[in-house]
Amino acid sequence: MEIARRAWERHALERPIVQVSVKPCRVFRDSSAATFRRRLRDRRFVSVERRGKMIIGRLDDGGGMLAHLGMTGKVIHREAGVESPDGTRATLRFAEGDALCFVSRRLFGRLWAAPLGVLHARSGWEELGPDPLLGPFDTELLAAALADRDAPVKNVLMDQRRLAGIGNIQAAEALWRARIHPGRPARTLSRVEVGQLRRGIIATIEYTLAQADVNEIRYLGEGHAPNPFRVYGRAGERCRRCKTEIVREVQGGRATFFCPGCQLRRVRPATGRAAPRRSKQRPRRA
DNA sequence: AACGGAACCTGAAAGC
DNA sequence: TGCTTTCAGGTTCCGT
Repeated sequence: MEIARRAWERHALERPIVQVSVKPCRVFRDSSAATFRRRLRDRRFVSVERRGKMIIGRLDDGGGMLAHLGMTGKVIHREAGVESPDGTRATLRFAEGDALCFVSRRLFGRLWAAPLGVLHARSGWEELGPDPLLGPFDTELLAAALADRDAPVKNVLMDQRRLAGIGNIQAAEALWRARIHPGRPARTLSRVEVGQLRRGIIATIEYTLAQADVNEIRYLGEGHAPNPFRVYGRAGERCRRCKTEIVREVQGGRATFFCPGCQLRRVRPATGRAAPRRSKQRPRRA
């Protein structure tokens, strides 16, 4: 979604939209495709903001356009004369003939143009948790997001009201980097593990952004690019850290990949000198 | 309230 | 070859 936001900003900012083509479908479930057209024609974007997986482009007339791309969505720039890719639901064309295409082949995406206040109030934007890429993202914040949840830590990471922007791949990758088993109840992570997880989240997102094609995002399996991820999509391969075979399991209805060798299901036993047993109430630091 | 599972869609790839 | 099954980078609804 951050790649989509950057494409949107780079190609559309401050440029009048001279033509809007839409394909009426479920993507326009919040207001009609016709309304979408009317609100965007002859307008221009003055900013493009992302929070989690939602993007809002602010228009010069106080309106806005919200995009959520669902599972396999994209925002793609097309030069003049090049037709929009398969699954394009809206095309915003500029005076030079080039265009910005919003693709959501599976119709899980969402496109909505409305007054900015309406978008903010009724899209769920305000309910999103902190985004690791925006503002401060410290161990305290992550600990709060994971606190008091019995659900598997991977599921909690993907709960957009707790943390915004982490999806199935980034969750699996962050947990591998942090050496934490995806099935661990969120509340059982130690302070040290929360710190590892915080670094894992930041590292995997930065890595993924660095890998991504700047102009058009390629999803796993598209084109011939090799899988850039550490565990995602690598069932049966050896873990690059400990050489154990990576496993695929379904957790919360989603495919989960992890290394049973170095992602521990239980709290890591203390090493070295005898570790004192933790009492139920952990003493808080002053 | 929190949790797990099914449903919503389309299309590509694997299986038979 | 052609039909069937599986699977997919997300969210929401529904029953427990």
